[in-house]
Amino acid sequence: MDKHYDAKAAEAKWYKFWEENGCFHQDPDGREPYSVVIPPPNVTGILHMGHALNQTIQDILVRWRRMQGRNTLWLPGTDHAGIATQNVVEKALKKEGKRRQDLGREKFLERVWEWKRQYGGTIVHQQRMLGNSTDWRRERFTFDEGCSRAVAKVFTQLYDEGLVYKGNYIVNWCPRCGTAPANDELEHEPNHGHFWYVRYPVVGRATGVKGEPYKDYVMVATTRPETLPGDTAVAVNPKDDRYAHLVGKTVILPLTGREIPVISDDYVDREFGTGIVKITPAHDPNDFLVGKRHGLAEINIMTDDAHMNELAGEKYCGMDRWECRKAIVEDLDAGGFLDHIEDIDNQVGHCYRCHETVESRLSKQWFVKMKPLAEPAIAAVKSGEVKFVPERWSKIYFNWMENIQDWCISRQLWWGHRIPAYYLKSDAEQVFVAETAEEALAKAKKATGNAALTIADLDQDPDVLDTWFSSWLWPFSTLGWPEKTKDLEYYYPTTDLVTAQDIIFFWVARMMMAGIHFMKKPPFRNIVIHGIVRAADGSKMSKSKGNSLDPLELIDQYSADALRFSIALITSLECDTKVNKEKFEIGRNFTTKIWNAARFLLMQEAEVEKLNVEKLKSPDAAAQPFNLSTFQPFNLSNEILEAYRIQDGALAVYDFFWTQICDGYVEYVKDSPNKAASVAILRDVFWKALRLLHPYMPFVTEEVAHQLGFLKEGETIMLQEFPKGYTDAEKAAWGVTEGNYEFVNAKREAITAIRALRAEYKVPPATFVKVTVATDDAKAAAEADSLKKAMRAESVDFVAAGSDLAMPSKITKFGTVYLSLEGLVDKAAEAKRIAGELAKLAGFIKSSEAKLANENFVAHAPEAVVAEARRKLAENKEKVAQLEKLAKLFARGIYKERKMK
RNA sequence: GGGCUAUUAGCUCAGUUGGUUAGAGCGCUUCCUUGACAUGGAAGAGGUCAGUGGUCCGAAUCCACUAUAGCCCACCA
Repeated sequence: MDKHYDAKAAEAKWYKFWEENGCFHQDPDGREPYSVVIPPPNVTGILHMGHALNQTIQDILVRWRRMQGRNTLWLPGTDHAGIATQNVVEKALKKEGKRRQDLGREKFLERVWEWKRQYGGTIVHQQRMLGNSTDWRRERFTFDEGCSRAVAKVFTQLYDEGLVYKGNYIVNWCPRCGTAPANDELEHEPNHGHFWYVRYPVVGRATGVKGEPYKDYVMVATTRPETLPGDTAVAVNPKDDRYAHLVGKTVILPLTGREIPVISDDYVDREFGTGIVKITPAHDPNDFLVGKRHGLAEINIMTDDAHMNELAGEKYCGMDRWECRKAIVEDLDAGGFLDHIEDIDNQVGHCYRCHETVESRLSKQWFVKMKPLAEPAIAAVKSGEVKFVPERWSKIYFNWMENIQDWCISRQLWWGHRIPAYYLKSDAEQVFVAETAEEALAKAKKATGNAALTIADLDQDPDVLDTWFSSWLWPFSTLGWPEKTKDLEYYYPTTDLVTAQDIIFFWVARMMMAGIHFMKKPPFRNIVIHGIVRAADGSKMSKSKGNSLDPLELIDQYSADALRFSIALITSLECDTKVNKEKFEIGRNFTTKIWNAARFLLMQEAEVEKLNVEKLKSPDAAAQPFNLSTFQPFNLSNEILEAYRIQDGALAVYDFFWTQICDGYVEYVKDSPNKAASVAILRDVFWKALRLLHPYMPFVTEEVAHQLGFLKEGETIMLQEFPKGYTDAEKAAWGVTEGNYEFVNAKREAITAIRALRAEYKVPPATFVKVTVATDDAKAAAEADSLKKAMRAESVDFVAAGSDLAMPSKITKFGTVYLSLEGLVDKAAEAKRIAGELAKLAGFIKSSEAKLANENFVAHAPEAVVAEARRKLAENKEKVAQLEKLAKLFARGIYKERKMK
């Protein structure tokens, strides 16, 4: 075995082996399935820390379940990411001086597919670096043939059920991209804007005179004066006494002379602005709703590229919106309508893609009615059929689901699933929705009674569907739906879904709805929500801030195992994870530790090579400092992972391997009286530990398992059984009993106690000391030699238990160990230290006594707790007695060793 | 405005249904290069568990309020 572990070589070698040998792939059989679908990353994406966290958690669960013997599927794939991908290709086109319109739809789409073939594999190759055990043979793409078929079927079915409709709606509109970004795709940015206070003269109470302020008017504050020509009312709060008399009156819309009503609506905030709002239903989402409630007209005064149209008035028609704002403000001022201007800081929505200020625009869009879909999805979580882990996320889920809005699913893009709606060229009002053009044609023929219609007589809707419209089908479209495949039957519903909190709404909730609606069963049983990876200062990682860590760089520097293990160890499902580079050293160091422990085992085995196996079962084999029955990690790992406590699991195996095996047992093996037996046990424990560690650190465990000969060529640790605790039979075979364990453990405790005493009294390591042990254990005396060595003692004497020696001591299960300090310490300093120690102990004793004096404590607390409290009290009292004696001796300066017996 | 969460060691965080003198990693102090490992080993310092009040024999844990921080949704015309 090489002195140093070559992670890069091992990781490349083993991943290739696993993938080529189909270790990630299983087919439906009679076993219990365990299935997970990966949250598909954008095909344009590159691997970031969020993926690393998300996928590490999944891979740990998947590898663990696979080793448990479950038929395991982890299905990978990518998302076609409509706007992001289109954007990438458009940017490339721009370099050639072209726009997508220059190519035309068909040619452009060819370009995108070409881009996908060339670069779309980036992230899936990067995922392999992490060691993901995803079944690449089943890799899917949201825009592949099968997923596209599912999308068309779903759209058609929902349409037939009346759950998809086309409606007038106010949507966000990016005038530059010509798209309708969803609310969640907007970036709200602080804006230093203005409040223009505009007077709307009240009809019948005054007339305006040019150049003079109006006397009777209502004053409206607006940040968007350019939308004024679209106003169809002004509104006040119904509870606002100041303006109650105005409701029902009519005011004149400045610059237009149009008369518009004063209405009252709860939407208006009395405290904000003047308490009077202009209502522009075609250009503001809230105004749109107000307009609907009051039956107001919707006057669209803008074109798609944010220029004013003829309805804005002759003067403004053709102006850009900002130009128009300027012109209108000037005209309002000139006309005496502008009262004053105020600075105001507000938030303005920007297109996340091109950063253009987003406009609210009235348009025809396709929608999904969400309420009927949401109801069963709420019920499935309420009933416990589907569980959130941690449970509290269900509250957020309910909150959103219960206030759900219809989902605008049409997008004015080219890259995506085209809406399967076809219009008659001769009459665009007639729409036929069908999975294919042929079926639509058939429907059209039937509806019109015109058998001569051809496909050329139909226009397909130019828009495509929101990316989420394919993602929400992911758990079943990837398994073959709408075909009734074996995979679908066997692996659906999937077991766990692992994702971050930020897509509970967009993705998780919608998958719930689609799964229940189309499959009649929720798509997964458990929704595991983890936090977001943040930079060390708690801010979001972003490239622009330069505070992001690149997982590929970390893999390069520390290894994939190191990255995975560190992530598992520092990540709590409960909250976000703050990371910095140093944290990944934990995993790197652990990898090294495992490697070195393996080398130690091989060296020890070389030493005992000639000893035969039979010796293991000799009584000596019993004297091992391990109680195999209380080998916690073996028993606990399954329980911990059942509860998705990844961090606890990582900590448990880490502590077990490092503290128990390396710091404890390995040190013992070095001086073991029966090395052959100890090494054999170490080998057995090591093999179990490797399997325990494998889900966290797949590569180093595989490599070490082969180096140590646990596996033959062609075998893999991936498919070995996940270890359980030692059985009684195994323990009997090792000759391990509780009593032996207790004794050896006590001995170790004694050694630790002497080390501590030496440190307390600052005894240099080179100085050999005299040790006395007060014990009645007959076996103890036989250990004098090994104790001497471990304690760096000149001599180890044994006296009867209870013997009272005025020397520094520690109480252990082995007995009381005394350290002779003759001529070794500064007496004055020591007296002071002892005084401090006594004060501390007095506090403990006082609280312990109070506790034990409390009848209720004795009556109610668990027996073990009470017993332990008693034991501690007695022990502390004993300690105090000893310290007091010692203190006296120090104080008198006559400390001197007195041997009893 | 609506919803959710957090506050424990210098830092990042554990602490499962209330129950031993509240733990880990990093950092810090002292010591150690005797062949598994200095990416290491041994020992140690460091916390009135944000505050106040309550329930209980017993509270970091449950309840109420306060303070501070953060997240999500909606959003100021």
